[in-house]
Amino acid sequence: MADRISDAEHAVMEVLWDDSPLTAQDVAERVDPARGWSAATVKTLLGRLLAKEAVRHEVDGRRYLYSPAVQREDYVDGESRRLIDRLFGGRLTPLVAHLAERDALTEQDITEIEALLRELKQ
Amino acid sequence: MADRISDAEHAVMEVLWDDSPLTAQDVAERVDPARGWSAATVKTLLGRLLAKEAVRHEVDGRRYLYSPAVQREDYVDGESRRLIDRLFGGRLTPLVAHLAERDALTEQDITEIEALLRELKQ
DNA sequence: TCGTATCGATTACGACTGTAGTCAATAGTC
DNA sequence: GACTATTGACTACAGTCGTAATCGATACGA
Repeated sequence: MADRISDAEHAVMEVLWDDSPLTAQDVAERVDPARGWSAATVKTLLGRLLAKEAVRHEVDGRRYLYSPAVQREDYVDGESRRLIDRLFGGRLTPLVAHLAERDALTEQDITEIEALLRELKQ
Repeated sequence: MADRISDAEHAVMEVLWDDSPLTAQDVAERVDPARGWSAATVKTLLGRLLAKEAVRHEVDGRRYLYSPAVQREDYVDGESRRLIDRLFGGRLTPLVAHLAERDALTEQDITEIEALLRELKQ
């Protein structure tokens, strides 16, 4: 059930999170063109996602309408925690510190995050 | 050269980042015991990391002394950006917001990050 | 000097991935 | 009713990964 979603599969999930239910063809049309996938590839990925129970399908005549069975929020949460656990001892502060050191934070980022945290405190 | 470091390989890199140079046996002894790896497995991983040029070796008699060829900082940076690009449109604020919503931030986290950001601003 | 322990290299092998072609069924068209 | 386009299912196939056994060379101890 909770098999890991691969990178290519994730690209398909993004399409379905954006809008669903969709037919396989719809998905193929909307998936990131940079991937350059054939329709067959998208169908394979949808099949694998079904097997992993990451998407579900309802039957519509001779075809399927696909919808996510996993919430984006949950996926994002899992992936984020994985990274933070694996590389930063499970704590967010070192990640922020790392990005700061790497000059990966703009003035705007800093201001936004400060505002966010300020809100959290009340 | 810059092939991606797999999950199992990463566990080996952590050992070498912590201390190096080390023999294969040293690495095998220090690698996370939770993995339950045989010495042979560690040797395979070291071989693959050599091929990927993520570690280098100097010859010491009949054996190798392994050292990282990739800095932990760089690896961490790559992985962090990957995640943030893939899931948060390349911006840190949504990640922090996500974790906040998920109650994944403690009082202490918030205070720490605020302090960190305050420093950055001067 | 002879055996033995040790080391890196090579080989193994099933699972998963990325990418896609083929096939059998069928819905819809003429 | 026959033909065709479409759809999901199945098959393919090379590359990577996790996990490990085996092999040939060699340093070292007896």
